Amino acid sequence: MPPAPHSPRPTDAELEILRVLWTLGPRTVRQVHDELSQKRDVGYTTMLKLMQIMTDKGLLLRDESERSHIYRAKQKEAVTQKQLVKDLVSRAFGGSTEKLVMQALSSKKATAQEIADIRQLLDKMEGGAK
Amino acid sequence: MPPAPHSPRPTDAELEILRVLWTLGPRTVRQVHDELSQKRDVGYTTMLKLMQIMTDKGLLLRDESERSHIYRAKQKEAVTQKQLVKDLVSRAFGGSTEKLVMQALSSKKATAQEIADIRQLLDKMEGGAK
DNA sequence: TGCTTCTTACGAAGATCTTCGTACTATCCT
DNA sequence: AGGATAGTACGAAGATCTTCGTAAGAAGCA
Repeated sequence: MPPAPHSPRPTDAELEILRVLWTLGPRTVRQVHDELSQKRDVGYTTMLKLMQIMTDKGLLLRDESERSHIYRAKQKEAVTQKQLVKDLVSRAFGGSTEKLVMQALSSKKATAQEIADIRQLLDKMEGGAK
Repeated sequence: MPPAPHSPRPTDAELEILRVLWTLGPRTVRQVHDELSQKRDVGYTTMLKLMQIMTDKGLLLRDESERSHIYRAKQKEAVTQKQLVKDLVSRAFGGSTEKLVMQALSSKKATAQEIADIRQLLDKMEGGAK
């Protein structure tokens, strides 16, 4: 089956799997299952089915050269994160990224280091945007 | 029926309705439908059913004193936005709000005014966190 | 070889989301 | 009063998501 033409946002279960693959790198179903079943009670074939579906959808790529297929995320973590943020901005913040940022920052105590990092990013943006 | 005990994140269709109620204030099904059908082709009873379900779930409050019931969002916009951001941070950013903020900022050109606003917020945070 | 284990493939059930048709009731207008 | 209009309630269909059982093939081992 050819992959789906467009890509809707990954579901919760799909995102959970993507995070494992981003963090640990390409993995078999067995390995992903071992990882996730530490956190949550989930069957092996459930994981298999999900990863097969994700491959059909074009979210994952599969290396079938070995008996145990090896899966990896098609998109880099940052790309998917960017899509998810964009999606949330448009659905919940009327398209205003700034509102989301303000909301995110105000609902959390950041460390001095984190604040400094963000400042630095703002500096760079201001410089470049000029 | 009593409202649901906890509140999972609102679905896409639900969030769309919430945004209308936040922006325009309490409204009847008719009014919400008139608003949303400008953007999207959707039936009146679909809207009605959704808003009834949302009331059961505890997302909306309903004033039944008039023939046309008047609905309003139970939670303020900022509260729901905060929950949505928190949810995305935990599902896609490993719990790091800072990563989400950096991702959001770097994927968008902000105006000088917006950057200044964010700086001001950072100032306030630094002051308060001290 | 023959038994056990691991893996993929597949079907289907149950849950939730979105949609709308239909029925019923209240209100309005002539 | 009586037909037209507008509203609510409800059931159910179709889509998607998540789950798992079962079957069948491949690999390992006694």
